[in-house]
Amino acid sequence: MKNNNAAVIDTEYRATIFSALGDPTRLSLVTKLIDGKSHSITTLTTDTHITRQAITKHLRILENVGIVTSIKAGRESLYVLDPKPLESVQKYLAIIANEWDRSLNNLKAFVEKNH
Amino acid sequence: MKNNNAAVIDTEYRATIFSALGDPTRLSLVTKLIDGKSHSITTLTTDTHITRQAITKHLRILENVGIVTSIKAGRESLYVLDPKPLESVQKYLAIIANEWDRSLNNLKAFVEKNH
DNA sequence: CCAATACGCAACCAAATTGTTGCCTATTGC
DNA sequence: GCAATAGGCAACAATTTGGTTGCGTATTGG
Repeated sequence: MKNNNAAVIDTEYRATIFSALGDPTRLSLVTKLIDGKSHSITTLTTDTHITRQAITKHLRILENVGIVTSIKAGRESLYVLDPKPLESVQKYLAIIANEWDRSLNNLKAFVEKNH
Repeated sequence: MKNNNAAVIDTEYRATIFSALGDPTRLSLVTKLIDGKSHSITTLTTDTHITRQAITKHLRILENVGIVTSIKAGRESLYVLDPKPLESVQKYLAIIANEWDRSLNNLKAFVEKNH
C-alpha cells in the first residue's frame, strides 16, 4: 500500500468536521444548541447581525456533516445538536496529545541513552 | 452586558484553530509532525501531490494559529508541532459533550417530574 | 379567513482560499 | 568554487465561501 488509505479517508472526514466548526457563526450556533433543545431558524437568527438565509446556509453545512439534525414541525424547521461527530474529533485530538507525550518521552530516552 | 464578550472572543479564537485544522492537507501535515521531531518544508512536501509553495502556505497558516513553530537552520526551515492549541479545543469539545449529557439529564428529569 | 410568520429557492456579489508558475537569494557539499 | 539544494516572494487564476436581495409557498393564530 503506497499510502494508508483508511487513514486518508479519516483525514478527509475529520477535515470536514473541523471545517464545519471553523467559522465563528457556526461555532456559536453549536454553542446555542448545547442545551439539548430544538431551535427554529428564526430563533437562532436573533442576536445575530446576519440574515436568516445566511444562518440557514450555516445550519445546512452543520447538518451535512452530521453535527446537527433537523425536523419540520409545521411551518418551522427545528434543529438539534448531535454530538457524535464532535466526540469523534475530540478523541482524535486527545490521541494526538497522547502521541505527542509519547514522542517526547522517546526523544528524551534517546538523548539520555546517548549522552 | 448585551453579549458575553469573553465568550465571543473565545469563539473567534477557537474558530481559527478549527479552521486551520479544516483542510485535509493541513491535517495530514499535523499527523506527520506528531513524531515530535522537526521536519523541513521539502521533507513535508514528499508524498504529496502539490507543490512546495502550497505546503509552505499551509505551514504558515498552521504557524499563525500556533499549531506549529518554525526555526531556520541553515538553508532549511524546520517545523515542529505545538500541541497547546489542539489541547485547548480538545478540552472545549469535551466540555460540549459533558454539557450535552447534563442537558439531556435535565430534560429527562423535567419530563419525569411533570408526567 | 387572511395577514403575519416561517421558510425555501435562486441569482448575484465580494472576498478569501487554494493552488500554480516564474524568478530570485542563500546555503551547502563535493 | 560552483552546481545543486532549500526556500522566499510575487503575480496570477480558479474555485469556494459567506453574505445579500428578491420572491414565492406554506402554515398559523387572532
